[in-house]
Amino acid sequence: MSNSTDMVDADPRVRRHAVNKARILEEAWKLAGRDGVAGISLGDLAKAVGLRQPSLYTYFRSKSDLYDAMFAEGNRRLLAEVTERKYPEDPREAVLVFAKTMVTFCAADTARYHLLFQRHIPTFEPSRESYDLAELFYDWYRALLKRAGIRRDADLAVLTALIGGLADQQVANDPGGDRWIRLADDVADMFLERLEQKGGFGR
Amino acid sequence: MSNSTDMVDADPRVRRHAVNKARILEEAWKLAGRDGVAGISLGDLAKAVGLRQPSLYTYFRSKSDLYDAMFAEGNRRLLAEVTERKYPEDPREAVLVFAKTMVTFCAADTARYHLLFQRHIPTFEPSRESYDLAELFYDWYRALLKRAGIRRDADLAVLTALIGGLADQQVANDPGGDRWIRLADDVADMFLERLEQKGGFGR
DNA sequence: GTCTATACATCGATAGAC
DNA sequence: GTCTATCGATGTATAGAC
Repeated sequence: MSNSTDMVDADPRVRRHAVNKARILEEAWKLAGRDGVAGISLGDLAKAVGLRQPSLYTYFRSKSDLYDAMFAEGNRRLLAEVTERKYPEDPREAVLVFAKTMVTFCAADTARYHLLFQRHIPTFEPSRESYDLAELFYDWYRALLKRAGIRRDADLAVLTALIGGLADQQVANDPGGDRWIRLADDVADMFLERLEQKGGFGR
Repeated sequence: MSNSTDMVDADPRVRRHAVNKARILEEAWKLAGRDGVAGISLGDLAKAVGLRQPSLYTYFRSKSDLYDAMFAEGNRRLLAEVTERKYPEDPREAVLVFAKTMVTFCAADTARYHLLFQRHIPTFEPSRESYDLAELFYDWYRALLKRAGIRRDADLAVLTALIGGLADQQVANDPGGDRWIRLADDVADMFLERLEQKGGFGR
């Protein structure tokens, strides 16, 4: 289970490699923020990081491999953001907090949002390992809803759509702002009230 | 106000040109459906239509011009779809019908949805004329909501986000299906009930 | 690990003959 | 209007020297 990216390695050469890789990844995110995820070129990336373009292949076996690393990192951040936060005891209140947290997370980095939740790059398919991270989040999400009594697929689908819709509007029309973030609470509350008063969706 | 694309022209050469252009556009949509809007190449398009790649420049001054024609056509279809339909007298019911119509329209053509409502192609900016078409729809949309008593910006923003969220999930997770389309009614109804019972969003 | 050099492919666009 | 030929730019990836 040893992994050079999340374990401290004694071998200084291995450590150095990991540090450089992290630096490249960081610069890749910056580029993605400027030109879009799909707009990253290895030439630009190499320049930004002070290397020649072919040297990047020491760290990533292909461009798709770079995307995969970004996808994995984004999902790790999401998982951290969402799980390491304190939630109210009341599971209903917890859902409200979660909704706002999600929209905020999406709005904080447009490129990351596109890579994680939109399928912007047709040629990129996450590796098994990276996809597992995404599923980890999804499992956690389902468990949160379950605690609030939300178990039906359709209800989960609706809440997902509501949060995604807010995030998309926020990212597209007010990047860096909070116009839709501020609405997340009301929208999630509306959703929960509906469930309580009329039961589930689509039946 | 004469326009060769929407008027029948007597000159057979002009007509022929319009017919060919329409044919190319049609093939472009097919390609977009296969490879994504951003994935269209003029080479593939020429091949699909039985021409050599440079010949396309007789019909479009640039690739961006092709996108613009597609954008305009998509908006014209949307406007037609949405305005030529019969709506219930009750403006509240009309909103429900509209919501479902929108999600259905989006789901019917993933590529069109991305071109019209997502900003997938960073290099493409709609021309003034095409953008006017999009605004025409938006005006119509606002008028519909106004009739149902929805006037505040935040409320309009929320409904837009809800519909967009459903459309996005439908397109991303069940293209060609109707899993989220079937939920549109309930979601729109939930939105309207909330307005009636608790007033507007975000205040 | 990093470099230079280069292969190789794709693609948008233009020139000019027919 | 359509063609052939070609330019020029971009961008991924590999070979091999240091």
